Amino acid sequence: MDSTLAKGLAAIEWMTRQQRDCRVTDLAQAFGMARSNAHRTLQTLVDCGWAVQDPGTSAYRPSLRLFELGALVSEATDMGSLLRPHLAALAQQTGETIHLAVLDGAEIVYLDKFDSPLPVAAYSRIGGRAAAYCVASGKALLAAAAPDLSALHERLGTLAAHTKNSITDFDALLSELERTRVRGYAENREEWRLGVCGLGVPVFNARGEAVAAVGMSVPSIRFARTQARGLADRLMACARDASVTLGYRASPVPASAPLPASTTRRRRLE
Amino acid sequence: MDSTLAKGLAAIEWMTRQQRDCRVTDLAQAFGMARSNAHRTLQTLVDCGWAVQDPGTSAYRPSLRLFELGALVSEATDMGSLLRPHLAALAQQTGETIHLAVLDGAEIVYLDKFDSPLPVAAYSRIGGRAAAYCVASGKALLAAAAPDLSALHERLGTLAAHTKNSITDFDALLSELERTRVRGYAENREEWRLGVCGLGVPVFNARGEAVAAVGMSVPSIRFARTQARGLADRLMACARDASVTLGYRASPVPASAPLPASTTRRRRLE
DNA sequence: AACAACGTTCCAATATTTGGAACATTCGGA
DNA sequence: TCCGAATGTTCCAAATATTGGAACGTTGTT
Repeated sequence: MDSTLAKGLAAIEWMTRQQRDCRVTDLAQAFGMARSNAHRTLQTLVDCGWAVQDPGTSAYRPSLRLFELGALVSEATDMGSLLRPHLAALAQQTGETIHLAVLDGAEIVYLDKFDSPLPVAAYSRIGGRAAAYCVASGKALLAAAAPDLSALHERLGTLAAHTKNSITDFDALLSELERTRVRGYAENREEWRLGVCGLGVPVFNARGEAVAAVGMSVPSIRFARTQARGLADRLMACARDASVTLGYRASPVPASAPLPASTTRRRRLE
Repeated sequence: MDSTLAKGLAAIEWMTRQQRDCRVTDLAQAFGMARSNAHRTLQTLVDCGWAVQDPGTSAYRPSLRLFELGALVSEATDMGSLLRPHLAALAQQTGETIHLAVLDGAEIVYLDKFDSPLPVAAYSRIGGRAAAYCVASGKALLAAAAPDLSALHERLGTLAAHTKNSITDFDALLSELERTRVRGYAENREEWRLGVCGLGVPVFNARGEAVAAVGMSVPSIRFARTQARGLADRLMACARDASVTLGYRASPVPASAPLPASTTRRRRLE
């Protein structure tokens, strides 16, 4: 393991998460290394174009290189630009907060977001993360992807309670995912943040893989069951359109071996 | 300069720009290093969470870490989320492609974008770059920022012709920027891509600095002068609203020394 | 079955990084 | 205004990590 590389990566990550200019001494203290070392590390980042140094204060901050490369990460690029119009339409139809998320280990990452014009307690940020089993987008992806139980168990580990509503029992989660499959959409009832509910539906690519989920965050006050069904219908329609945009065919069945209609319908979430 | 760090940064950048999974041998060949070296570099990236390795093919690709950190880069974060509603509204009003850009050296970087529902030849991508003096957003920012000529000259260097319409003479560019200032918006008449015109207006923060620009890309066919003025008016209104969102006050003049109205108006772009 | 290509592991020679000391500069208080 | 503390930067020898080549195991092809 290249420790110098690890040091530099940790440095730029730390610097980025600081969300403010950082100085040589800060970095040296944070990582317990000599000032000369911290200085050379930062200079290397500048030389490579990953950081910029304020000429006046000699403080360092990450350059736009990170943003540029981040936008290039394939999952983000392709889907982000292709699906954005669908999200925008849904956001306008419903007036709720809409986001696009992908699965990354036991978490989901928000790729894109449209904020509701109404003031919401819903908190999410592009590039932000949430525990997959606690939010609707995550449940939708887990339900769609889950091939075998041991893999799912290993992926998630222990289910921590992020709110009093969080599902912390693995078997309860399995039931919830099954319910999600048959229902066609996933729900989150204040399991990640109190006061915030959500709905989620997976989006499939041309190979029939669930590569992303469209999610909707709704303040619990507006989230009555009667409304939920209507919103879920719009959400599922949006996800279906999005899947088609990615090349998914509603019945990805070889012509040589047609399947019964019921199976075809279920494949949407499997 | 930490050469190991530089090597690792170059590796992940190369890997990201490849836009496809890459293998040990690929990296070794691309950088002329031993396979064992390439292997250890990639493993370090994986250990640090910057790359993932496909268990089946043992191929590597950048992880979402890059996307996550990219989204955190302050200029992108703060403004991106704050200004997005303004962009969305403008996109809906006009039906044209709208983007948000910032200046980075001699280039602009697109922070956010709303595509026109109409099919356009306009090509831009979030995270993408364009020569500042060739596009409307860039001109708007140069016109708003330009304090002294030598700094501007040094920033831009030689003006290459990206199309036959590109401005390649520095004095001509100065005139264009002055015209931009008095007019209140910048124009691009197929100076970056043939067939694509554009309009741009700067957005100011609370300190009165031009921190970003709202731009509009329009196919040259739809870009008649009569239309341009109407679109520019909407664009300027959007940029004004966006500036207010960032805390800018239309007349950032000390109460102790009020200025004539004409000066106040000009300050919008100075 | 032999072969080629590739990922991975190991190792000693090599080249790099490291921390401390020293210097320059800035800043704040006496 | 002068001093002292804090900080950015440079330099260097000691310590350490990195490097490329060789070898091994695996996969897929001829």
